[in-house]
Amino acid sequence: MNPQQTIRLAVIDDDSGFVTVLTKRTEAAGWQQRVLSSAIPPEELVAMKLNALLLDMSVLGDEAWDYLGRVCEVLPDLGVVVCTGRSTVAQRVRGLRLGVDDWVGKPCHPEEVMARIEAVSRRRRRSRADVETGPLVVGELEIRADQFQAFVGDGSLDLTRREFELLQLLADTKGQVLEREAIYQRVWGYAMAHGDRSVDVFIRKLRQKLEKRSPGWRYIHTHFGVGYRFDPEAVGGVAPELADEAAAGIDPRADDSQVVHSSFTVA
Amino acid sequence: MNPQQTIRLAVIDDDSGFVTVLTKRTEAAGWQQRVLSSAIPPEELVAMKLNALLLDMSVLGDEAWDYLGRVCEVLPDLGVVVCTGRSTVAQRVRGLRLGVDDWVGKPCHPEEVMARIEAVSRRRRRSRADVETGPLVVGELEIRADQFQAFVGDGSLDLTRREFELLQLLADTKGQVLEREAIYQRVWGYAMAHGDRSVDVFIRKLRQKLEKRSPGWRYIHTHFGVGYRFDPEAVGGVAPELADEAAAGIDPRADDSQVVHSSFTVA
DNA sequence: TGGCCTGTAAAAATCCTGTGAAAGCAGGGC
DNA sequence: GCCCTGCTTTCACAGGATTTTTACAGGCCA
Repeated sequence: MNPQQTIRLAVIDDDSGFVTVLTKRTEAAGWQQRVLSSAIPPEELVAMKLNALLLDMSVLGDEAWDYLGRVCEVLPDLGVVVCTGRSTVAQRVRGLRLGVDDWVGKPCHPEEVMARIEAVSRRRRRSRADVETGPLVVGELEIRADQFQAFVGDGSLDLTRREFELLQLLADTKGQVLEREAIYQRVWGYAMAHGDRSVDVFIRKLRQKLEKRSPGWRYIHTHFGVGYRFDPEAVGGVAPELADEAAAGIDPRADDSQVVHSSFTVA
Repeated sequence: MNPQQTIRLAVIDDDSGFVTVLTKRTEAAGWQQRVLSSAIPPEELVAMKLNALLLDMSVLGDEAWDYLGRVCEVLPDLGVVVCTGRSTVAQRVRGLRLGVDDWVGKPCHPEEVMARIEAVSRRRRRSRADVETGPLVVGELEIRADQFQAFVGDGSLDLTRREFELLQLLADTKGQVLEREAIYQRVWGYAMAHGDRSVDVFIRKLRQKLEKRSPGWRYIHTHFGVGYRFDPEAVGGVAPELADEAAAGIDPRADDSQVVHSSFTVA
């Protein structure tokens, strides 16, 4: 249904003939592409916000496996396709198990390589394709994706970009408990380092700004040892229609009772 | 999170030599596999709750492309790998654009096919998170993986993370007796030290919380000298010991209202 | 009855989260 | 280029919650 969402691709290959032919086609298809003739650190790949990476093992030299491993670990959502000269079954299996998504032998047809890159990128985007719906309203909040900002009434929360993305993710998954690793993965775009507290810090900032503009509501709930859950709840006398529920205590399934979403009704 | 989750695979192929060799390996790897020698309607594939489908174009005959298209449309989350005899670039591209995730030519090494299926399932799983399995219902209990929590009716059991994981393991293996070492291994993730009583302690906590929310049911059974078994049983009739509580001012009718009403089973 | 095993309770140790603030970065204006 | 500003990341610590350890009582089986 959404046919040709543009793909951001990096190519690590020094085979200029192949790259030239490929580039002609990717450009025709409207892909954004960056060609590198040698490996660059995974951290820089992060900054490029890629959908996919195409690489030839031969330009990596001795570091190849190590490099592949690191890339796949740091960027678990990046589609990685190896396109390289001859290889043994064992090598291909090793690569795939390491996290590579597809492995093609050279020589190969650029159209097939593109089709494989598309296939690899396809799954990832299906889930976030539908964010472009109108403003999302939860509790007293109004989240406007087009403005990268949230409002209560007319007042902006003054969210920074990351704060906004975090809030949007939480609101999109309302009612679900998200683990820190998952949050980090989806907001920051790469794997969370062990012991990183960024998520906690941003949760606090969000809570502060939410509290400032919308006191009387509680939005973000902590699940000890697990993560966070977004669920707007009116607290204390201020909110008319839901005050009784708030008084009844915190119910993790509160969204069932508050939000009208067609679900199975049991007599 | 869950590193080596077992893969549910269906194979549509009539090349008995290949299938035999492959099956030997998938079984060794602990995969659940079903072999079909001809196509079956996509609707039936749905019911099989597969992670991946491996198929040979040649057994599909004229319907092949049509069938592929329908499968990919009906089951967008299914990993589809084609493993077939010779094919042209155009065919492969067509398949991949149609929704196939990977296309391998025969002859090929079963290990590589498995690695590719793993790669495809890995990607699929990542994008779909864990919304997959609906809540598990046992006895009066409702276990929600997405909430890391269990409920009776609307009341949360207030399980901590470990308590929840233990309960989930037990419920998943309902009816089986699990030894402490096995439980520890699977919940804690590493080997249990000799003399460690953690499992017993957590079983007790679980029993307490289960009893509190769901009196009138017995869930965890002790097998002396062996381990524990999870099996929900409604405990019959009137509980005599409740007499004291009644005297102490607790309304005995509370039981009636709690016990009866929730026992729908979800297929 | 004796020798394990299990249930139970509570103390001790560990881990987790909230929080404030400093340090590190990136971008814009001069 | 340099400084300023605002944003992000890192650090350290306090207060709690959870997990682990320990101890003892009671039960199961030979």
